[in-house]
Amino acid sequence: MTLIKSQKPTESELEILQILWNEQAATVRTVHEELSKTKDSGYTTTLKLMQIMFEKGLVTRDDSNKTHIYQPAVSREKTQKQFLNKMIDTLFAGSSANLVLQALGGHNASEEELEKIQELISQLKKEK
Amino acid sequence: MTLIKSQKPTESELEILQILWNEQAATVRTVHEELSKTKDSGYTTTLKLMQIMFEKGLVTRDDSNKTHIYQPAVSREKTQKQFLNKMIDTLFAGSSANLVLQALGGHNASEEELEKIQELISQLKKEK
DNA sequence: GTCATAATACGATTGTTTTCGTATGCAAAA
DNA sequence: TTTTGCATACGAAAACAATCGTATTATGAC
Repeated sequence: MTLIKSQKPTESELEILQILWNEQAATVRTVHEELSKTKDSGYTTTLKLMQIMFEKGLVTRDDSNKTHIYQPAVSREKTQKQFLNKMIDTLFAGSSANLVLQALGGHNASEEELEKIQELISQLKKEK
Repeated sequence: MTLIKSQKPTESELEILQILWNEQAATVRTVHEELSKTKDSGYTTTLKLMQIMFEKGLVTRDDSNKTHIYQPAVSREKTQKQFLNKMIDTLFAGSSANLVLQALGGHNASEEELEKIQELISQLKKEK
């Protein structure tokens, strides 16, 4: 059995995945237009990146039509976890709570969101 | 007035910063030895990296002696925030609460830590 | 003073990521 | 049918990161 190492997306690839996760499926043009709002690189750059992502298995694509349609092949959750763990390791001395405190400290979480977090914590504490 | 753009540390630079933050100050040799526990690259590689970090302003150094002594020039907190924000942006659709939920969901936070987080949240809610 | 040791400096190589230019194909408008 | 406009494919340059080899220098031991 061949184990395919799940490649860690690069910075640019993450930006593209972000868009695909939101849209579910999209063409290179759509992704590029969305991307253009925050950075300026050419269309073929986006195209090339998405082709590379396809080769890496980060996205799938439907090429039955001339204009290909791309979809994410890795889940948002799995990817989030992957980066979160890395970050907790190299930047928060292994403590997820440290990270949480720092993230919440930088304000900007709504009241409802805080509620949600509280609920989760209560539940976690029960499980102990 | 010249604005000096605070460079984002690279992966390897973060590993070095991590050590400097813990030790407060250290020589290249010390850093290298610590680094060797988890990766194997040569001494001059570490040296070169630290020289580059000095040029970038990520560390300061005392070169009054032959053996230079390095110290971090950026704070752990500021750097954590920098990466956290980047991550919330490109991976959590701008919602810090999302990140928190995901981080806590992946278990491994002690009861005391959960308490601490709860306290912080209560306080944040009061401030609203 | 000479030698051995350990440090810095720095150029060059290698690897990876990002960027773009150009070729080519297809389909709809003229 | 010809032209025009979008598409993809793909090679190669540019930018960035990591690694190492070699030269040089300072210092303490002999």
